[in-house]
Amino acid sequence: MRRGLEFKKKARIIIVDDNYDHLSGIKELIEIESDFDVVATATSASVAISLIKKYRPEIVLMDINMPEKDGLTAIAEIEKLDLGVRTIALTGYDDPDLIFRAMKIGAKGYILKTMASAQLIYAIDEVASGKIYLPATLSSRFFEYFQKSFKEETQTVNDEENLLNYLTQREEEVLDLLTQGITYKGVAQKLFISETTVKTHVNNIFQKLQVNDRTQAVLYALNNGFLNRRKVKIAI
Amino acid sequence: MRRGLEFKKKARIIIVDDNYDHLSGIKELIEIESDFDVVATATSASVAISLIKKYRPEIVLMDINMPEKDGLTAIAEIEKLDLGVRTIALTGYDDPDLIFRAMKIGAKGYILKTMASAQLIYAIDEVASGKIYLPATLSSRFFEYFQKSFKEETQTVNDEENLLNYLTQREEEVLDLLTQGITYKGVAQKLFISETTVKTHVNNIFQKLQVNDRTQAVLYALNNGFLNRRKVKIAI
DNA sequence: TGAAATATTAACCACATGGTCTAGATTCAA
DNA sequence: TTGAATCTAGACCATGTGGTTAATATTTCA
Repeated sequence: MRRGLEFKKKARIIIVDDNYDHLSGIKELIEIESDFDVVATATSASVAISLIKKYRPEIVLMDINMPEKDGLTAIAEIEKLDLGVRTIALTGYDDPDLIFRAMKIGAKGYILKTMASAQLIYAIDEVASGKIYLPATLSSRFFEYFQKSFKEETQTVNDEENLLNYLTQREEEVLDLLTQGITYKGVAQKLFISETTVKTHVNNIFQKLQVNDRTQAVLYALNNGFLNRRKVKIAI
Repeated sequence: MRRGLEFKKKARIIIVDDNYDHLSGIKELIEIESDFDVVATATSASVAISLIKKYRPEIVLMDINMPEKDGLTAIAEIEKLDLGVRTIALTGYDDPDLIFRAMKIGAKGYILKTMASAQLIYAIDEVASGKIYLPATLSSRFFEYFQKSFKEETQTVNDEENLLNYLTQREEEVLDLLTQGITYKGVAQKLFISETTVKTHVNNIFQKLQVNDRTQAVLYALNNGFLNRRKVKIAI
């Protein structure tokens, strides 16, 4: 009914919800209000997984209310299968942490059960057409959480308190090699200097970073933004 | 004109754009189409910063077209001032990486210059009222990029290839302490075992992780999801 | 120019670390 | 109950590591 492009193949959907009433409610809603094809339903994550392997739907509506873990890990597992299945998280909570984790593990949408049914249909439509859909209100929540996490992160790495800023360029080079687990001898060879020189640098680094050994130095470097420029990575 | 709550104080705005034509264009637009108060404009980031310190606006519209760096770092600096100024990034590019970085450093909105003027006004309105605003299309882009980053991250941590999975529980405990830069003696004391036993464990760990020393072991652990559960952190 | 910071090397020493082998105690699943 | 895995521990040895002091060359900046 509400689909924009009639010539497109009907998206096949699997719905997962541990509450059977909700499940059939959503199923009915979709069947009446849209022309998506609900090929299967499940009340548990494990059953859902095998159904997904069998039916290869385009879309999975996953309730993640169920006592915390199940819903999210189920999504993670589905993503891991790499079948091109696009999952939409469905829950009653707009907890930013939940939203964040859902998007992190690969959910292509996140809808609250309290939202208007039209929005659910719209979300499915968007996700089915390859987009990622997050309602403006949830999107806003997500970003607040996202930015807060970053702020807390970068707070610790604050210029004058960051002892890394007191290292000389050469010391940085040496530390850089230390963070790759290279020995004195190795560093000496790479930098074309004697092993003793390396030792001197390393000792100076230890003093400046106020640590006692290379492991602690490496840890300090890693925890305080060293090499943040090179390796663009997200690790939560 | 378009403000919803007339009793609210007019949001004060500073506009920053190195192109003077754009600058006055946007200024005019805002003055005509909305009742926000453009208290100042600037054509460079450094000038903008001092103006912001002086006028303490609620909103800053920051063009980040200017040769890459300037716009984004300016936003970062503004955030660092912690004056409660809310910055909206304004640019011609919908490059996901740009969007991602802008949101990362604390932009409260991101608008394309090609978007309808009404959308700019709406964005300012939303941001002025404390929300974070990202148009659906850009939001979608952001999430694709966001998820891609994560996928690349987690791909390397893949079960059987992750040598960490072959460690025994005791070995994990020992490695855990190693990742805190603790010596044999320290580990022995913490685990109430002899120093020799620790050495044995450590040697087994080295063999299983195929490394030669503690630094490399720690690096392997950190790069392969060890202790990912404890420390919830974002490091880009 | 002259002081300060930085980069380089040496020598000496104590100790931590890593490699290897052996071996008893315990636990756990076949 | 027997074998496998794990945890424990000791001995031996070579080498890497960290602490200290001192000295020279180079660079940088006031």
